[in-house]
Amino acid sequence: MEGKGTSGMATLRDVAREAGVSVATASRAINGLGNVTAPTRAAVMVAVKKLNFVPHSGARSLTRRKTDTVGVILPDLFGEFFSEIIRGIDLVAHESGMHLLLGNMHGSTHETAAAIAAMRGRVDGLLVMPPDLKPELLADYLDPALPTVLLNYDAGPLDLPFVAVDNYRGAYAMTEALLARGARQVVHIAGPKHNRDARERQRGFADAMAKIGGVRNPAILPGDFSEESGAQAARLLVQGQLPADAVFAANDQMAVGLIAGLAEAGKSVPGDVMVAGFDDIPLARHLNPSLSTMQVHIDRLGSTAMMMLLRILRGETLGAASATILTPELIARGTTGGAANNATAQPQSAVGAHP
Amino acid sequence: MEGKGTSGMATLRDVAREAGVSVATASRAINGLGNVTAPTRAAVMVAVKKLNFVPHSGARSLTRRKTDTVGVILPDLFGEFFSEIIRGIDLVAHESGMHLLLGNMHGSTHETAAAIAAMRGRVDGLLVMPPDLKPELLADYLDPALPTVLLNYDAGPLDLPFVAVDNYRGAYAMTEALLARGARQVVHIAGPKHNRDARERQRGFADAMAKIGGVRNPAILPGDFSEESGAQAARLLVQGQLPADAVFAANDQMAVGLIAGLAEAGKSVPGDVMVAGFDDIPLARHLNPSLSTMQVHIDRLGSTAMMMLLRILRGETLGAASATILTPELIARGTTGGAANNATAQPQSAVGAHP
DNA sequence: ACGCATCATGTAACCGGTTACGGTGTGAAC
DNA sequence: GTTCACACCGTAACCGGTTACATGATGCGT
Repeated sequence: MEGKGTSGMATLRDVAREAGVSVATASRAINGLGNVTAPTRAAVMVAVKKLNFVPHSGARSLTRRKTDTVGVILPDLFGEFFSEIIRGIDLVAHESGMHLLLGNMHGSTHETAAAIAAMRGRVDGLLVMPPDLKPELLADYLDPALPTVLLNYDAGPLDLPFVAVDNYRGAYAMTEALLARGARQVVHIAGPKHNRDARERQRGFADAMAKIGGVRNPAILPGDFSEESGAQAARLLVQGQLPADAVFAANDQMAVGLIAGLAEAGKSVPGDVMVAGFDDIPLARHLNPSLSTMQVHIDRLGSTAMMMLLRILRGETLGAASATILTPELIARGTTGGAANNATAQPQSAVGAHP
Repeated sequence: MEGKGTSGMATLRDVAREAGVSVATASRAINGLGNVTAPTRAAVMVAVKKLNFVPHSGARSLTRRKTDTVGVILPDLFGEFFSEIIRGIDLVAHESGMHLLLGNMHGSTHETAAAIAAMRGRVDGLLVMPPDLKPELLADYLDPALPTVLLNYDAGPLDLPFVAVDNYRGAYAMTEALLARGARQVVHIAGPKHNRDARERQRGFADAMAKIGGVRNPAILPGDFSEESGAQAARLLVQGQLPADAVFAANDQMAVGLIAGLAEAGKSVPGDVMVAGFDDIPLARHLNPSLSTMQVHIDRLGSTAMMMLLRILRGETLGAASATILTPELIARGTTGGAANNATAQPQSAVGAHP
């Protein structure tokens, strides 16, 4: 409401002129650099208020060589899984005054490269979750000079820090539990073929079936992590006369679709067949009967990755902590005949909810 | 693996030197500005590949005066509501090559100002959702020079474009439906006091009760949109002997907590008491009995806001389209004795799901 | 053969901050 | 009253791109 009139925001030059000092002094005053007299600083501050000046972060990041922003690149933004990850990341980022730049590779491998390239000059570090990329390809895309932490991806040959879930052990444990409950014929609904999580879970299942159940070629139905593919598996199961007394879906979403499909066909859960999932999405405990699953603290996945990245940015070296593997926990609920059911579901979030 | 060695990425100057041309030419070649010979362009491109140069977006945005980024400021990142909004925004943003910078005001009013200020110089436009801010305050925080679209907020006196949900009509319609189903004593669980959505919903409820039910002071219980506060309402209802044959919660989350609480107390839904919510979060259809609610296409809220912002950024003027109001649709399900129940729930997403 | 329009290219000034460096003023010490 | 130290402040270069303008080369018509 003063000064320039037409054009945009006030610049540091404007502030300096208004306060009757040089740009250098203005800059120092604003950033609290010490070598400025109290009255001078006050004058600058008055000018800042008057023109309501806000430093242009783009310009600032040019010289400072840091942006106070980290890029987050996810394969998709669908469902509670990602929203929980982002929330976990934001929690930590916010504490350290960092901003989040969201990139989305929308499934396509080609877009992944674009998403990563587009981050240059915008971020100080990267959090990337590339569930169906081969390590070699990934290495090509990444800029070695840009600190990067992998989300939910065991870096393997690459020596990049990562935080992952022990999908193998989780699947193994769940299969074991199913067998312990008396199941003989356990069927697995797999995730997308290229997805590394899915493959590890399938491997864990198959190994457990072989070692504990003594079954060499357990039945495995195709799936793609979507609810619909769970429903489809239900149809295959019923029509195909595939004998099964338990079904272990590679994720909760598919388990949800599966249960709906089974109900439609008149099958009772867990009476006729037990059902188990993986992830423990919030929805799981609200189903009726409630869904047995492997609990992954999804938000922690995001927050620990962010914490690792912050430490790297601070110049710390994280040594052994550079590979973090979270072990999921078995949650036995209604669909495997466990104790709990919907009536005793506990409210999970006390604050921060919205319409 | 060439050239500089120690330092960071290649700059335009490096590329120019490598290709034996000036920076101007290099820039023109890279941006496809036409007035460059084919051989020259080729030479530049070779240099680009060799040094694997990626333009520094920070520097570029300084002169171009655009960042290809929009800021999204949300009150929180909890639950499916926000994840759906972000997904809707991203969908549109991605199509136009825009990036998303996430800001989070974490509830605090003070942080809101900080979040908005921090966006200066980083974004071309803003999408803001300030559910419990007074319009005057909001006006103070916002930079009039920065194109801004309000999310889920009827701008009222401010002449800012916005997209909102007709909370009043929605609540009115739901209350009407409850009464039509034979309810006499309908209780409302309100949202946070300062929240504008919550207040509108409460007003719609009260008006419907007065005009249709002939009830002047309907019972209203406090709530804060959280599941826990729904459960608390259930306790009040049961212990307080508050007579009720229907409860209308201001959002789905509270309805979920309410249902769990009622079940615990041995009340049957909808037998003893009907329950209705608002929003139609994905969880709603999976409950048993499934939850009757007002369907807001949450993702559309985000995507239409983003589309409006894009049009503003393109210089179009959106006239009457500057105020978009989405009318929610009544979805009658099990908790009001409606037709559908869990067994017929339909899978909702066929693709893009994840662990 | 000459002038002129046309086009590719180079030079340098910007965008809006930060910061190395040099200049000025004050006080104290002699 | 000089000199020196020191704290404060201003000038200007720089970050890495973009782009107005100047320059030189080329083609064309006559």
